[in-house]
Amino acid sequence: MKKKIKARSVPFSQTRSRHASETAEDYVEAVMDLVEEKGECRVLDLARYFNVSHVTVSRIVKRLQEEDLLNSKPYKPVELTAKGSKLAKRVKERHLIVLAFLIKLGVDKVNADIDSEGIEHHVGSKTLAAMKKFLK
Amino acid sequence: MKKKIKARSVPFSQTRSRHASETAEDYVEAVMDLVEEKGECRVLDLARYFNVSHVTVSRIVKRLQEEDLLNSKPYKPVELTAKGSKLAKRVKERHLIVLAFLIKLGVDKVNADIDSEGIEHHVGSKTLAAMKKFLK
DNA sequence: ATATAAATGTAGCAATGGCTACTGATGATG
DNA sequence: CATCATCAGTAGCCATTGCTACATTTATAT
Repeated sequence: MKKKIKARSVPFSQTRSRHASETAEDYVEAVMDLVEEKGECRVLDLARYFNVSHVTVSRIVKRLQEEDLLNSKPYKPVELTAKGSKLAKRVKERHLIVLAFLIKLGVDKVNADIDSEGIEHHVGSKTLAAMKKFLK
Repeated sequence: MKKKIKARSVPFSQTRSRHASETAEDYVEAVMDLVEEKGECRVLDLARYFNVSHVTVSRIVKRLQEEDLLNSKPYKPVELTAKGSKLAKRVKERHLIVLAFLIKLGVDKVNADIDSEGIEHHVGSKTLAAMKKFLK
């Protein structure tokens, strides 16, 4: 007796591109935060923020530049494009909702901070709406 | 005025290994499910389940074998080791809690299914406990 | 102005997870 | 038992995200 294997709702064939999108979301959000905090965002600021080498950052910045999310000229600060800024705002808002949600759920600040950063990328619009409703 | 950049609580230097761990969790859970469903779990069952080629599966199975999570001899079914089984049970339980949580929160089944699979990997013990409490 | 420090860039390697194309094993069926 | 379909392995390619080591640019300080 052979049963048909049910494929996952979110095909894993997209794993790599999904990871790349998560990286993009993390970076635009970080750039927005860092610009707000410090006035500008340098490659090394991002490297410290993400705890990776500046090499990793500059390669990713290059890619996100090709995706029209970031702007940066050699040895200059990293900036958000209009598209990047729009994405960053969406991501930041979602992040804050998830964070507030976890806290309201009873999770301590430290763990809410940690988990919200991982969870945020996987919260679809329906789940986000449910979290918002819960917050009210 | 230079401010210190606060490093993330979950260092991103671990991004790659974190992804690898998520893969491990997904695979042991899938093997457990497929064995339960069909009596045995073949490479192709996993390929269909994850919507990837059998090549990708067999490479990952090989790695997880080296990590003592899976057992498999060439052209034979994939099985969980004791360690893999233990992990699978933990992961499955967490997954079910997250799923039930989202549904109780008001998310429809389809979206709860999708989001729970992404979210589960990022739910720490504190958040999981909060979800359990909410379910009661 | 020049030396030095700090910030970026480049070269080149590894691990992970995608793929196609091809090869080899296993198991059913006539 | 021979054939054929299915299943699994291998070779070899690409993209992403890590890294170290080294080169280059920019900023600072004497």
